[in-house]
Amino acid sequence: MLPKKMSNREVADVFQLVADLLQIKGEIIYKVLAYRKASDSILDLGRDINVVWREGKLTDVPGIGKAISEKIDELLSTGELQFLEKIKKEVPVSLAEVLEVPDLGPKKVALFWKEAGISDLAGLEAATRAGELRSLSGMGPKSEAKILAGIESLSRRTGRTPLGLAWPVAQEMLVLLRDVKGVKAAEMAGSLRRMRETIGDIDLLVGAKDSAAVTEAFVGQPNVARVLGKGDIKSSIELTNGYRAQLWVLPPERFGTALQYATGSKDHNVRLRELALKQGLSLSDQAITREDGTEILCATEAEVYEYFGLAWMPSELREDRGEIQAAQNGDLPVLIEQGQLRSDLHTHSTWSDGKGTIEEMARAAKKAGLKLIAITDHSHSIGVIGGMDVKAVRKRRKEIEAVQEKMGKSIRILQGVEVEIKADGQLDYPDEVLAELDIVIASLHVSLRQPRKKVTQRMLNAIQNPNVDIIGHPTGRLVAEREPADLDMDVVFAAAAESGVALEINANFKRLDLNDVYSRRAIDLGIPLSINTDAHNTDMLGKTEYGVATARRGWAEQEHVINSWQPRRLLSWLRKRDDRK
DNA sequence: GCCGTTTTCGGCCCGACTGTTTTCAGTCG
Repeated sequence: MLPKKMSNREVADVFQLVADLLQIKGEIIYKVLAYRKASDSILDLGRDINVVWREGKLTDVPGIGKAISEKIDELLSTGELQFLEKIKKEVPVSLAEVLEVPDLGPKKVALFWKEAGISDLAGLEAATRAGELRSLSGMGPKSEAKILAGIESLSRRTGRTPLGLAWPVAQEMLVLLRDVKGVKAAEMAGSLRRMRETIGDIDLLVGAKDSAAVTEAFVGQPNVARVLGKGDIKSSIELTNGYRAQLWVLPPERFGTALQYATGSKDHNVRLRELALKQGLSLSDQAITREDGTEILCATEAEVYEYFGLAWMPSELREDRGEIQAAQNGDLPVLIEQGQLRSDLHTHSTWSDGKGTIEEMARAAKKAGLKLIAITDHSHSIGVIGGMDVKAVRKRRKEIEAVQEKMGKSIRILQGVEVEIKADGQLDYPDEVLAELDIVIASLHVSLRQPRKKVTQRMLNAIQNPNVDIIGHPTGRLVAEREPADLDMDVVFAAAAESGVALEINANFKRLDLNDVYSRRAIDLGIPLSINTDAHNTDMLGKTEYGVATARRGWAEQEHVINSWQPRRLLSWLRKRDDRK
């Protein structure tokens, strides 16, 4: 029997486990890091690892060399990895969960295991409560308390936080910090500033001469559950909602290097440091240092990059995905900006499950600065949420026309639908109904868990239908909640490139679908993108910042995003698609 | 284990913070 097909995540998880166990075992750290790097690479691949494997291109993936590619080969062809089974015999696999406890690293875990026979979380908690760890070297009452608090916070933790939840919290903290006397600059850093779809901790950076007042303001916020650490430069807190935040305070004249450093990503910084070393310089969060020890201070980030002969680059690009080379060659992309969006092509009204009438939505769109809005209510198979039958589509036409007449040229309102790609692959309206509409989005909502072949074929039916203009939230994933449908994305992208259909970047922070990696691939293949809110009420109109951030992380320029075009050009694009019918 | 416009061997970021230490080890980012 063939082994069950493994997803990128499952393969990545295997190598994380290998890294964890090797680290506890005491393997040299660089070998451990190599497995972690390979794991991250697989997760960030943007392609199905099985396809890359079949093509024999595994070693083209950064961080995957001979040894790991052979292990992937074994894993994908047999579903097992003898190397892992062998380590499991030496190191209890349940120690990996102990490693998850904050402030416990491989050394401590190994110590507890070898000296106190602890092999899992339950054992750790029991031994800690019984005071059995106190006698071990390096252990004391505070460490005990930390372990118990760590186990508790682990049980509360839900993994990474969606960007859209963390951002407003961080924004509020910045407002508070900027208000402290002596603060010259305060910015977000880390994955938050790079606008990753999920973030670990909230990282903040302040430029001020005196750190004490800033630190006090930070740890003294009303929503702080506990202070995890407090020093002159760094302090960190856990909030009552479980989020963690950390703050760096540096003299304003060193703010640039510190912000660059704290923004990361780690891989981007490693790359930049390599560049520095080649020029006989070393780069730290404090300064650029010459070989003779003299420091060059940078108050701004631009000065840091300029010193190495690079243009400043937007934080969304800093993932070591070729941005430093692009900066060296002077061909960094000119990224799309939120203010350039002129249309919203995916919105709902009271004709399906929206909360606003067509007129309310149109007025809100106008207020948000848009020149065009497509009302794209659901089709009828989505019965539970009041999708429109064919009769309703035609009735709604008259209302849209009436609102258009009333509002005149101030905003263009398109007749649209979000037609369901049904479980059998058929679209929810006959072609002649779809042909009557200005714009058609096709989306998957049901039966997302169908086998790859079936769900991919459904998507192809939609992409190849000449009436379909945009594929809505293509993979169906929900950030940190639901895995994407098991689509063969190579096939989907190829078909989209062929048909000229646009792929959506759904801007809802719970979707961000396409994600950044897929967006970049779409651009490389010449597939147009569309950043839409999927607004179900007037408040959601204009809330595109996370969608734009995702596009920027995918290196999108204005040209690539159809709803940043002037309405005239967009309408012409839609008409040309009509000519294909 | 990976990688290569100083390379196929020898690097791979390093500094802050904490708790236990009496000068340092472990963790984290």
